[in-house]
Amino acid sequence: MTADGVLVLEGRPTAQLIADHLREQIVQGIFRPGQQINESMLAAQLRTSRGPLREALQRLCQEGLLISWRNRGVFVRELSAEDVKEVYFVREAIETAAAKALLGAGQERIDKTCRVLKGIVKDLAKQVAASDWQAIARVDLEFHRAFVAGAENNRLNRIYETLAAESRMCILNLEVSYPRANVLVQEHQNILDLLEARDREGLLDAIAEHMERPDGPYA
Amino acid sequence: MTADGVLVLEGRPTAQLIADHLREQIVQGIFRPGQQINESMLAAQLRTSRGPLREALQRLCQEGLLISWRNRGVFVRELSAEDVKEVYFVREAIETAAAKALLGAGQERIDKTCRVLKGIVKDLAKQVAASDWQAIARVDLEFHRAFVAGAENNRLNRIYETLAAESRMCILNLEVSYPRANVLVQEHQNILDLLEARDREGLLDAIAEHMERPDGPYA
DNA sequence: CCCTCGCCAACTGTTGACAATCTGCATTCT
DNA sequence: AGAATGCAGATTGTCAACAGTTGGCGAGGG
Repeated sequence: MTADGVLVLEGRPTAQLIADHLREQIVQGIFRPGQQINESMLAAQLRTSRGPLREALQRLCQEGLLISWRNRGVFVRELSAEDVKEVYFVREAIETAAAKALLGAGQERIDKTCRVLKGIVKDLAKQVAASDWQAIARVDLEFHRAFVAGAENNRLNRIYETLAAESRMCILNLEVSYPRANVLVQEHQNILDLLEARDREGLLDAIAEHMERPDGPYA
Repeated sequence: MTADGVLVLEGRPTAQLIADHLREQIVQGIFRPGQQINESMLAAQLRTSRGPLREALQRLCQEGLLISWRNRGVFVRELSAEDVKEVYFVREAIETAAAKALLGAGQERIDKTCRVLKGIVKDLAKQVAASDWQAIARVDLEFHRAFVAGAENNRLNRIYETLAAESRMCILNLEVSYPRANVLVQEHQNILDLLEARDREGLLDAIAEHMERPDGPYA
């Protein structure tokens, strides 16, 4: 049931639904890097046929999460150290752009975004207290995604969605534990405060620092 | 025949080949915005079947050049004024990031990139002299693509590829003629000069100005 | 005249089968 | 023994047919 009161049965294209499902599975590490995706087997699991599944796989290939070798199949992308650097470099660029857009968008949007971010920071603190690393990674990225979403730029969001997925793959597969978990909450709170204060220079510096930390990126 | 002397018959996946072909057709305006893609007809034209074609279409949907409505088909995306703003905003962000990466990458990469850009500017001047607007749009974007390519960041390049395609759609479909064509050559030459001089601030400003021109973006 | 209902053609969504290719292993030759 | 060859199984690439949905068109009723 939508907001209009209209029931739309599976309104989105099947390939997109399957792709979203698989993306989630990939970032959760259910498919390991380098692992081949067996089309027949996976299609059977998903109660569909190879056609729609292959269409979904092509979407994820275009996104860069999977890689396709002709006559060999599609495989979960393995992220090299170079890839990790790339992801965090581009994430910084996108978040910086989002910050600029957000600051130029008026108080209302900033307030709205801050309200969302506050809730996420609170959630983050809870997960840090519980030392649930998987959840910390998820909530951490949820913060950044919400931040970028504040820019209300569809292309920025779409791009960041993929980068966030790749980041989760990094965290999961490089098995990087979060160093100094309490600093993590502090840093996100800092970004939030700077946004609320509309401190342009401070915010841009904080984002750059957050992404280029000397002890290596982690989220 | 590859550089290794090995003949690889169609090494790339079919869906990718078809997607690349269609992307080119779309930016050339052979498919009009809002137009439906008839799968059977197009598959027949390409001497293939609907299966591989649909996989290619899904790639372009993921890219955002096409849009898929369930049980209705896929259509060429129509770009609103808001979309155009988004594209140019993100392009500025990506080019800015590329400039930063390039400046921090050492003289060798900068020189190599400048050599490429010089050739493109020369080509641009030629097309401007000939007043071939279609070619001007192509070469203009070739300049920016080469600029971003200098950063040697695969994700940056991939993202920019889509943005460049969308830009060409804008130019073609909004039928925006290039204002002040000679200034066009001058501006690109300026960016090139600033890069060669490693003038960080000047380069970043020039990029921002180039993308945020008051008379509206054009390429 | 306008609205509604039901039919029809066209198209998309899905499936199962067939063809082509690759990988691994056993066999054979040097 | 080591390398090359041929075979077998599995998997991907491709296709054509079938099923389901949509939107338009015309007949019929208010």
